[in-house]
Order: sequence, then C-alpha cells, then structure tokens
Amino acid sequence: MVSSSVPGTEPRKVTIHDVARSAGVSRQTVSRALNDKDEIDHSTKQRVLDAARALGYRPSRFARGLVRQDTTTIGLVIPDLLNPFFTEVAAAALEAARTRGWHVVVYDTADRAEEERGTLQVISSQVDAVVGYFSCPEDEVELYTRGMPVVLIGREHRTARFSSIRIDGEQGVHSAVAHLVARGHTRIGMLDHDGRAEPSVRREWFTAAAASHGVDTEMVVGADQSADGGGAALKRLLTAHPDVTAVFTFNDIIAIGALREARRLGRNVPQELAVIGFDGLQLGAVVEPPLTSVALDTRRLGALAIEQVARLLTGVDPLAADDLVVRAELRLAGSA
Amino acid sequence: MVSSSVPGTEPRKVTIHDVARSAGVSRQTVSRALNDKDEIDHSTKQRVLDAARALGYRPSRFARGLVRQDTTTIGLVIPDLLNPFFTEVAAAALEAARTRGWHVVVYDTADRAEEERGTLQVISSQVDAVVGYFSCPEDEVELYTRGMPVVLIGREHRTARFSSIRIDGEQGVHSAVAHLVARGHTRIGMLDHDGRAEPSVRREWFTAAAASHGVDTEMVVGADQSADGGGAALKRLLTAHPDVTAVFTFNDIIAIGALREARRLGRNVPQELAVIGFDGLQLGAVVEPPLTSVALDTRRLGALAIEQVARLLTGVDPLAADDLVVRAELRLAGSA
DNA sequence: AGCGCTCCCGTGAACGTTCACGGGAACGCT
DNA sequence: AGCGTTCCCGTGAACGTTCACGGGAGCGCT
Repeated sequence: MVSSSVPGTEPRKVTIHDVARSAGVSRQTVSRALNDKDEIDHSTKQRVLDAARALGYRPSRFARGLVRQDTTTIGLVIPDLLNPFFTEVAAAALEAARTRGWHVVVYDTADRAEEERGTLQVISSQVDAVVGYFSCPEDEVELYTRGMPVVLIGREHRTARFSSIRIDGEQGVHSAVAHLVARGHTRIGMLDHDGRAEPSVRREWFTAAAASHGVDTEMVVGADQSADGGGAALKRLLTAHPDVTAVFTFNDIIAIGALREARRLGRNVPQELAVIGFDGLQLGAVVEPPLTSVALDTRRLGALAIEQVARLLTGVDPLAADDLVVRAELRLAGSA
Repeated sequence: MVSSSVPGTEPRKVTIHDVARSAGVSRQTVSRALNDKDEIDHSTKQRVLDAARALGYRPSRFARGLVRQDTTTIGLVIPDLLNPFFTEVAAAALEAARTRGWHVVVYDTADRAEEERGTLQVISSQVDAVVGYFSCPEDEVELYTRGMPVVLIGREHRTARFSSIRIDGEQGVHSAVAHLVARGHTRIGMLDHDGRAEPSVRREWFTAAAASHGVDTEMVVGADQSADGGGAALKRLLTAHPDVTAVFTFNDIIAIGALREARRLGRNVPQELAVIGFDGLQLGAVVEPPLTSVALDTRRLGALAIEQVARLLTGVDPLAADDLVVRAELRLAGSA
C-alpha cells in the first residue's frame, strides 16, 4: 500500500523532524515513541508510530551512534571463507562477539595481499578494532590502522601496538613425525603451502621434527590451497619420490585432496600411504578414512582473539604474549 | 613509546579538535591532512599527521558517516556458518558486496528463532538492509525491520515490502527420483530436516516426485542438521525399512553422514544403497564416493540477493519474483 | 600602485539523533 | 486558595565530522 520508492521521486532522506511535523509533535517525543521510553502518552505514541511508518522513516544509525557511543564493531579479516578452517575461526569469533553485544564485519581477502590493502583502507573508518589474518608487511597494516587495536592471528608481530595469537604446532608436528616413525615410516614427504615467498612455519616445524628423527627432509612440494591442489601435489610428490610412504600436509584441506588422490592411484591409506594433516577440521571426521591431524582448537582461537580485542579496547590488562598461544596437538584417526 | 592506554587515566575520546589545537591549526586543516586533500601545505600536513599519531587520534566513523552518507552496510543473517552451504552463499554475497564497496555484517543465529529475534532487534540500527534466512514468522521480521529493505532467501514472502529469492528444486528433485527409478530402485527413503514444525518444502518435492513415479512415499525420517545426524537418521531408516535401496536427503551434510554410516553398516554405495543429496556442495566432491546431489548455484544465490538489495536500496527497478529464482538441478556423481 | 591569481587556511553551518533541563496542565491535598 | 506531585511534552545543546564559503598572504604582471 504505502510505497516508499515511487520511481521518479527523489528518495530524499526522511528525518525525525519530518515525522515530528507529520505527527504534530516535537523531535523528542518521536524519539521517545520509537525507543519505547516513558514520559509519553499512549495515544500520541501510537500516532507517532503510525506517522513514522507512513513516511517510511528509519533512524540514522550514524546520528544515533554519534550521540550514544555504545556500539562497537570489529572487523574480521580472513583469507578465504570457503576454507573450513577460517570458517570455524570466524564462527567462534562471531559467537564470542555476540555474547558481548558486538557486531562483526567480515572481509574476505581471497588470500591476496592487494585485497588486504584495499580492505584495510576501507575498514579503518568502519570498525573499532581489527582481528584477522594478514600476509602483507606489518608496517603496511600499521599504516592503515592508525591507532586502532589490531590482533593478528597465526603470525608474529614486531610492533608494540599489535597483539598476535601465536599458533604453536612445534610439539604437535613433532608428535606426528614421531608417530609415523614409530609405525616404521622412514620416507616422509610434505605438501606445503604454495604461494608465499618464504617457506611456511609449519614446514620448519616438520623439517626440525624430521631431522631430529634422522628422517630425510628434502621431499617437499608446494600445493595449492584446495583439495584439488592437494591431490595434484601428492601426484607430483609420488612421481618424484615413489618410495614415499607417508605425507604431512600444510593443512587438512590439502590432506583431504591427497587422500582422494591416493585412492585414485590405488594407494591404500594408511597401509601403503599414511597421511597426517594440520588444523583438525571437523571435516576430517567425515572423509574415509578419517583424517589424522595435528589439531588446533579453532574455538579457542577465535574466542581468544576477541578476548584480547576486548582488553585492548578497554585499555585494561591486555593478555601477555605467553597467554596468547594456541597449541596444536596430534589427534589420531584412521589415515595414519 | 606512545601509549594511548595508560591504566588509570580515563581514555577519553580524542577528537579532531584536540589534534587541531595540538598542531596549532583548525579542524578543517586537520581534516584535509587526514583525507589527503589538496589546499594544504606539505609541512603543515606532516605536522598534523604527527600530532594525530602522538595523540592516538582516530576519527569517529559515526560523525563521518553522518555528514557524508556514502557508506552502505548490509546485514547478512544465516542459521549456521559451519554449514558449508551457508558459507558458500555468504562468500558469494561478500564478494558481490565487495564489488560495490559495501560492508557486510554477518550474524549467525544458530538456527534458533529466538536468536533471530535478538539479531533483528540489534541489526535494525546497524545496517541499511538485511538479507538472509529466517525461520520466524514474517510479521516479526516485519516488526523489527521497519521500513528497511529485506531480502529473504529460500522462503516465500507475503508482505509487499519484502523480496525473496525462491529456491526451486521441484524439477531437480523430480530428476533425482527419476534417475533412481531408472536404476531400478523402488524403495526410496528420505532423510528430512528435523526441528521445523511443518514438513520441509524439499520433502514435498520428494513426495510429489515419488508419487508421480508410483513409488511409496512413506519412508521419511527426521535428521539433525549435521553429518552425525544424517548417519543416525539413516540407521533408523534402515532399521525400520530394511528393504530401502536408495535415499534422498534434505541436504548434502546429512547425505555425507549417511554415506559414512552406510560404509559402517557394510552397505556398498551405490550398489546396495544409492544416496542423493541436496545443495551441491563443493564438499560433495571430496567424499567417497563423490556425492550425487540436486545442486544449487550458491554463487548465483548470494549474488542475486545482493543485486536485489541494491535495487531496493536505490529504489529503482527491483527484480520481479520471476527473476528471483534459483533452480536446482541434478548433478550426477558416484553415489547414485 | 593596482589588479588578479594561486596557495593556504579558518569560520559558520549542517548532518540527525539523544540528553539534560525546564515548564505547563491537571489533579489531589491541606 | 495555595502548594506539591505526577504526567506529558518541548527547547537548547551536544556528539564529531565535512562542506561551502570567505579571506589573507604572497607573487607576478601591467
């Protein structure tokens, strides 16, 4: 019946003033009616509400936010929402934010540094704090976030203003390699994350662990961040090193792709090829065989990040670096 | 060096005025410096920037948004971010929003009507439009969104102000049943979505399709919205009806759980039990055997929703109901 | 000297809402 | 009648920023 969008008419913003005039009252009365406050007669309240509806009035969140500064919004930046790992972290962060009554704006950077920059630039004027994954140089992040609290995940920080949640997989990866060695594996390969310039930290953990067990550490190939990428990488690895009997992967997505590829190649898992992933995704439980993985507590990861943001925002008692750690530990299943 | 959060000191908001005073210039000059505008000397600009940094100044997004109303934020409401289907839709929506320079606030309602209400209440003053899944009565949504454009997904709307993206799986489900019948299946069960009061639309499609093929339509059990739920439901179904040779499921998550359960029960898929899911998740490609599914174009779904929001927001030329449809079609793989 | 132009910079206003305060009307009580 | 109380309602101010405008200083040219 009431159409607020007649084509041709300028949809000029209708303000609280217009409603007040239409209802024959003052701004304040309109405000009272809309915010369910006291000190207003029931009939006038109804009249105001009707007028507001008729005009299609909608309060400006900016004006409202300006006068009562109670809403906090934090920006969550992740490389790829389609990767279940980040989804799990995001879900945990969302929940933690919700209990605080906060809002979360989510940005997907598609794992590209360029998108990160663009996001940062636009985010800085839209949120009160930032938490997320960044691959671009820290000083760039610093540049765009001017004075805003920032919590980095899975990455060391060098700037004082930043906080970061450290992911400690050293022991977990060590356990994984130890497990493989105990099962008699001596030729262990790795499917690493492709694309980054420097070798991944997870690879360093693997290399160190393998070396400490006297296992060759040379058989590493890069993989795309996807199941297909993992499959292709496994193929390359096995072509180059047919004697490999076990693989450790950068993450579970790649591991799952490897699992599938192994099946196609007729390699029995875990008998002829053991596979251990990293992340501990829930997804790992539905594939066949279930994925053995160096598992991360994604719930805690997301919650911890939000917790630290909360402390930084209020300025009281921020967590120290030692408390900002999430340890990964080996979770055995069928694939190794 | 400069700590903006000395414990004990009130972290009182530092405004553009403070920066101006500190740098010995006017507000406007500060504004010019921070927004990279012209008409400002390079040295003063630098001085202002330094002062701003020293004070830990951060412009108020509310004040800024109030005066230049160019940023639009839309709220995306989904039942469960951990369900890959919604993740895919969310990712598509995020991308579509990004190309328009919009921001997206994501809310996870945990599939509970109560959370939906809370979210709506809080969302209404935070975004310019809403798109998402809602299970609560439409008039409640109407109540909380007063005049704000709303795009519902996967649900019919009756109110004029709303738009909704219709998911049309009728033909797709029909094809699925036809496929099963052609393969000789006559005892076809379904694992439906549990929890809703009324039977799901997907079940109605299934019932109609099955009936039109002269197949019994009585063998339906409810399943929890998870892989485990799907497994448990399959067990119940097979216990009650051991002669079932094929199942259609409410969605792919449930189907994947069923797949796993079938393996545990020693039922060969697809020879002894054919499984067809709904959604067409990318996830379906990594399980064994790959999942046959009535597939939805999630990308298009998310993009379409954002597109319609854009039109509603500008008030010009909104899409008609006939264009707001995403059709599902059978995508064959190994499981049926 | 006078004029115009460019380069900087500052002042009032506006954005749309809520808060603090004041005040009129009606009513009851002494 | 006078006074206090309750119930409504309205007015100025404030929130922090940007926009539109005005204007001074310095320079070059006639």
